[in-house]
Amino acid sequence: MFQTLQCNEDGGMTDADTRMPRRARPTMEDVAQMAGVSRGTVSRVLNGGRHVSTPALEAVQRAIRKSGYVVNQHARSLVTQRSDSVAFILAEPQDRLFEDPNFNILLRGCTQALSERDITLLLTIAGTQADRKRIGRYVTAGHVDGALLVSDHADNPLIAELLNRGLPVVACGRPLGHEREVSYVAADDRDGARQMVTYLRSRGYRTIGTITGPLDTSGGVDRLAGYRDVLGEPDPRLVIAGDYTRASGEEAMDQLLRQAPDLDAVFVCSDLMAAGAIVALQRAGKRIPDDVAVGGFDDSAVATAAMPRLTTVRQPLSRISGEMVRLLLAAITGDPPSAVILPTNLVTRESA
Amino acid sequence: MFQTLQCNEDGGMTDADTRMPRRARPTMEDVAQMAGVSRGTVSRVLNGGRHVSTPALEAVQRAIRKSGYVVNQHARSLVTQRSDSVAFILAEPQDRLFEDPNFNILLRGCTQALSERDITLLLTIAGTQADRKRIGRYVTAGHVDGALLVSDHADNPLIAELLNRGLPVVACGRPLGHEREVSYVAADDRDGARQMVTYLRSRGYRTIGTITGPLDTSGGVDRLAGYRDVLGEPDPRLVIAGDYTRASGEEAMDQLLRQAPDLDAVFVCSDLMAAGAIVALQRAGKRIPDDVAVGGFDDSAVATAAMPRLTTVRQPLSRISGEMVRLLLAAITGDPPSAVILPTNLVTRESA
DNA sequence: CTGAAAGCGCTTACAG
DNA sequence: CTGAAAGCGCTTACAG
Repeated sequence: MFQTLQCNEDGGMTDADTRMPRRARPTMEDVAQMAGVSRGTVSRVLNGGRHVSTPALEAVQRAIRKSGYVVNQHARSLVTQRSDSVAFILAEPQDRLFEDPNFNILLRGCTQALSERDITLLLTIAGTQADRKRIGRYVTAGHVDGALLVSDHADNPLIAELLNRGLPVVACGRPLGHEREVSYVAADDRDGARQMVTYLRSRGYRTIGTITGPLDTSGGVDRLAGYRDVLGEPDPRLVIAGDYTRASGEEAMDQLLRQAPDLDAVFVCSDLMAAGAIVALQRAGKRIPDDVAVGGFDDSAVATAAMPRLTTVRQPLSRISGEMVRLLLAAITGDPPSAVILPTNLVTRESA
Repeated sequence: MFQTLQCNEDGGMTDADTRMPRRARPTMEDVAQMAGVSRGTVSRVLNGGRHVSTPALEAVQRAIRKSGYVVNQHARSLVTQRSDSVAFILAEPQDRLFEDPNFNILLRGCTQALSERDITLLLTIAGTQADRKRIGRYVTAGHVDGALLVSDHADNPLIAELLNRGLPVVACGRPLGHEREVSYVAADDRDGARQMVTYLRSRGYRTIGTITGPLDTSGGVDRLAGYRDVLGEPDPRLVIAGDYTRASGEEAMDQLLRQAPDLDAVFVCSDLMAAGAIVALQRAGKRIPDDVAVGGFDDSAVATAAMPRLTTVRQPLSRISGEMVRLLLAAITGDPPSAVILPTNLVTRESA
């Protein structure tokens, strides 16, 4: 834990002052005394000011301001049994958070929606096994009222642990293997994929490959399922899995080009991977979309930054974060799990 | 705050069960009873097991395992007056976190160093004014024992608020205007800049421009000071400030090329900006380093990913995070502020 | 509207 | 080594 307080030789008043860990914080009792009321009354004004007379209210507010009083959350949480904070658990290696703009937007949306309700969001990154253990302990130790679980892989034991501990959880995307036990919010991945592939076909492309997401995530399997819905069981040469990183998109495209040189379009299951695929295509001397058309997924900032700009599938990320927060709050009040599927739609630009 | 518990019509046992907010957590009293000892003894084994007989110790451990007991942090913190967690405050817009690999490494290093001591790190992003207010309230409300402040700008009121509240703080980089009041860890920016510019000169470059960091941060002013140490008061055409983003490096390079077409080298004060500068130079048809040499700063992953690979100044980021944690722990135990400056060194590659 | 009091779940001297 | 007890700073029925 913490280091022991070191003693030094010279001692004396000045030194002692310097070493005071921190100024003693005023307590509710102090405020009550200053305002000439009881602790109960101070508590009432802190919690909405119901059943408090105007003079008392004003005296307390004045005392709070003068003393700089801030409630002690630990004491409050001990009695309310709530912490008024929730965890945002990113079940990915830390670099993913830094590379993928989707997380950025999701995080911002959740922070926003929660802070409107005076709930703090704690960002935790569960990239390694050790992280997951530490975070599992932390969130189940009463530090948070619930958790938003983002980018969960099927083999992740974290979700089972949280559920087992009775912690309210909302997943982003379909939580493979836990669909009935936990609330989740997902974009209609399968339908989005269908729209994209149908569009590619309608534009005359015939040999359509795909770079999927990880097949242990719902985004991975559902988008591939949509591709199959339209094209039937695919030639195995035309399908290759990436991991949503830019680099994986580039590699996958290289390989696709090698195993299926006749391919004239590719549906890449994230914009970031599509940006990588574009690099590979250009290096191979392919014109986009004339030689090979590229379709993405997400409609993130990457889609419009790419050259050519990406035709892609829009995910309503800000609605997703809003719904996640709504469901989590519901779960915290004890509602049974429920799922929300939000529509996706095609956005056409120059790449296909 | 939270939504009120909604009532539904049908009621009944089953429904009530489903709606239980969460399983009642076993308390220390429960464990004590199971183990046939007193609460005090359970507490002692939880806090290191000193002064506990072997049979008692084992009985308690068994009871803990069987009951799945986890301590209630709020109760513990209420008496210990510590939360065993610290905040990592990134005083930058959220996208910066996502773009700049330095933060990534710093964050990972701090997490690591703290978790070895069983202290949790809370990541908070103080990008907007509203964020800063919310975070200021949060960290001073007793949720954390201290704060690591990263990428602080001179006009940021957060640092003053934290100090004023008596919260132990350690800054990354020299906290402009607060050098005497707060502990900080910094790389020797000025000397690093000197090394780079001296090197460029020794390679025969004569018209050396610079793209600086924001001039309200120590990295911005100190690296510029180092450049001046070697070259004297610069021609104003040769100096332009960026904001550490890749895009700002690109723009600054464009402008530098416009106002000083005779320039034959540029010292760019971060690798990420240097990567942007390279794009601008290549677009202008300049060969690197033959027409214009480029020097970076950081020696981050960006340096080796760039083409050509960057000659740069290495910052010892993992030592920086280690020292930050050490100083914060010291500040929490009441030590007066102190500063640690870590050496930087030149790393030569192909860009200069 | 308001105060006195119980209680949230822990830790830590204090006796033994 | 171990138990009984005080106390951390709050909230919330309960009386009045």
